[in-house]
Amino acid sequence: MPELPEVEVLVRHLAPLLTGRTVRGIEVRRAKVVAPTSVPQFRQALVGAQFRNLFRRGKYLVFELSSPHAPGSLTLVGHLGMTGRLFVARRAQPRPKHAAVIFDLGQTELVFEDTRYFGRLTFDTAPLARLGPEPLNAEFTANHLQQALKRSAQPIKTRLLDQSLLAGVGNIYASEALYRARLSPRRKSRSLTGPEVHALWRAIRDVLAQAITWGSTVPLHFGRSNDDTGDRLFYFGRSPGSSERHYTERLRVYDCAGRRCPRCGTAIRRIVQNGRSTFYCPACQR
DNA sequence: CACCATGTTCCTTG
DNA sequence: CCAAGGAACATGGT
Repeated sequence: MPELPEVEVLVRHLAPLLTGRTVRGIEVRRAKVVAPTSVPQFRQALVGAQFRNLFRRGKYLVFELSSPHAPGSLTLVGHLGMTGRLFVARRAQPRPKHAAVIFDLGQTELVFEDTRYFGRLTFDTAPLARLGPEPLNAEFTANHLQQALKRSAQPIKTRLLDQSLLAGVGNIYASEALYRARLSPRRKSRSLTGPEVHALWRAIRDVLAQAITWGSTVPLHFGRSNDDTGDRLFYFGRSPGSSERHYTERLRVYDCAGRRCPRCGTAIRRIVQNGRSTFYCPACQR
């Protein structure tokens, strides 16, 4: 689920549900998720702490908590990996099979669930320091992008996935941004002209901002409904049935191999670059 | 059984 | 030293 727009939407959803809440208890079912901190250390540090602030950096969630005993604040860093989810539910709800960490918040609980367990919830802030600029902030300029690309012989698609170049673009939005900029994913980064870099810069920003506006383009059932049916999952930006169509309309090329290009009708192609799928239109992306 | 999957890190190779 | 590429991580869907 999680590239920059999905994490942004999730953070906006969670912030008001968490801010001001005190952690009454913690259950860690997968120690790996909180490593290298041990489970007892993790619990000791957080039980009694209060959520003060939550924000996003790249694909990471950053939780700031105040600790009752120690002065200063605690920073907890979350990453959803490929299949991670975070949601707040009433405490009596049945938990998903792969619930890894559960925070008891009193009436509710915060659940970190991750089928593949690639996600993390740790005190290690080092990964944040390695991130490039936020693509939607003013610090990310066309000039920054040009400088970052001008020496690389790597294909542009591969380069966009480097989080130290810019933070938050993943496999889906890399393909989508290149489609909108009409650039072939196979182009060597350093071969892009000034106007092409500028078009790509604009496409990256547009694609991410639009995805945030839509709520999310990818299924993200990170929460549960508030009504009394209890078990029904709450979907953000996509529910089973009619709005599934919205989802496919948002993504123009990703996972669309064989379908016609919305611009020119040519069949969208799937290729593999560095072991990852890339989707593009061979006719209008040069 | 085969291949595919929204990500990051570690290790090897050049 | 650096850039680039591949495997590993773990589980499930098709």
